[in-house]
Amino acid sequence: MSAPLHQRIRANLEEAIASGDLPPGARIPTEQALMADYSCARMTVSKALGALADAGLIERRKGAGSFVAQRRTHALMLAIPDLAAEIARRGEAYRYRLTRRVRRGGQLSLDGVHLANERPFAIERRTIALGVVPDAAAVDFTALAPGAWLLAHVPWSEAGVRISAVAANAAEAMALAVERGTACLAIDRSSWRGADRVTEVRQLFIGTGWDLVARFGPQPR
Amino acid sequence: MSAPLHQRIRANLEEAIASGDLPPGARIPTEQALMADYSCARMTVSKALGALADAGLIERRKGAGSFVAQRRTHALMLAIPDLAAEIARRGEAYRYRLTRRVRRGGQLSLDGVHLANERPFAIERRTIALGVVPDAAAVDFTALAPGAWLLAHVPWSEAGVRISAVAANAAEAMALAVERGTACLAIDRSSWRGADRVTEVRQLFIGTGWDLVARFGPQPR
DNA sequence: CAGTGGTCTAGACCACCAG
DNA sequence: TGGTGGTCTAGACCACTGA
Repeated sequence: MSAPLHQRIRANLEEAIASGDLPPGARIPTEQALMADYSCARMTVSKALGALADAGLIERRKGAGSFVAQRRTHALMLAIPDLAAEIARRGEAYRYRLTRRVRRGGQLSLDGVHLANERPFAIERRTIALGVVPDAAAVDFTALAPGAWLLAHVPWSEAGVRISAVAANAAEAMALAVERGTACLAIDRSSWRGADRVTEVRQLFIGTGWDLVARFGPQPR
Repeated sequence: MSAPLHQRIRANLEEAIASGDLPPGARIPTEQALMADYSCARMTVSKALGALADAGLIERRKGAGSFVAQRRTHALMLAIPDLAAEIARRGEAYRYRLTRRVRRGGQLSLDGVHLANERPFAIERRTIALGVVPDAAAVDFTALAPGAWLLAHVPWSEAGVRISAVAANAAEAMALAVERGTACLAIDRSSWRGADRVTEVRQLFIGTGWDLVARFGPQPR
């Protein structure tokens, strides 16, 4: 019944924005005005407005005021799932199988297949920088998915992702047990620790068998 | 040179987490300890820790303490671009062309093509709920992309997205001027205002000609 | 110039968790 | 029961904006 006051203030403003009462570009009541409306301290309304600004719903300008953000693009929160957890959630048995392991220079290259109920649903080609992750050289990746190991053992600071659609070539089609030319979802990721690339991976999912789903709210930038 | 103190606190902790000094599950210094470390008030460290919690880097538990979050999945902030702006950014001329308009029941159905330098790069099939957006019935969408119009005129609260890879069928291939079976990136979106669906759209991009890219940091959930 | 948001302080009460 | 985070107050100084 009694959510924190700053949450109620935030929710009320979100409602006003979503309903169109406060259209994009409209001025939001000043902190002073909101203090009076809700009979509360400035820190409280500041927390509410700060959260809206973080969410991208409003834009705050020192000396000028707070305004409803223009809707330019939609920003979307995509959860790149842990494959094992995702398969388990579907009630299927997950297994990873290594198909190729090459060490060349400072790079460890790994090809592998992700299986659900012994049926391949994704393949991946990965390189790991041994200069950044020397421990990886000693790990047995024949049945352990390198992504899971890296996630648990290697801190990383940021990453980049590219999502595209490709037609499976002959080798990929064979590994995935589909016909050549089948549309697949390709996810390319590279993870960095500071200026060093930790790992780079390309995962190929059978197009119709794997979706990325998300829900999200409005967000500019 | 002197960022706000709460940002410095946050940055220092992020660094410690990214470097592995504070591994997942590790306990973060209490607010009291951080107050002493930085000789500041509790609200200041609270703001820093709150931001880290919002970002999903740490988990805070009343009465227990703050802990580095386990890395479960990567969450990814994906910007669904405004097509016109994206094309303009590439230095190409954007144009939208309507190919079909049908009004049936309370639904307005629109098919259209997005062109870059007069070359099709995406097609879309959209329905708009006229019960929620009656104004749309009077809009001339022959050259105006409905997405842009909706973005500017209709408030919405949330949406869902599904990304998948599909092979273009005969009609889609013709509209996109590619061969039948070409791998395409499909983005299905539905937008809601409260409990009412505002619009539903399926956009098909030529797989190799369109990528979704993003950069992101670690984030659980 | 007056008004705005950005930051920060030094308190306070509470709900919750662990030992 | 003592320590934790969640919330809130009533001030304050500053940088910036707009008229």
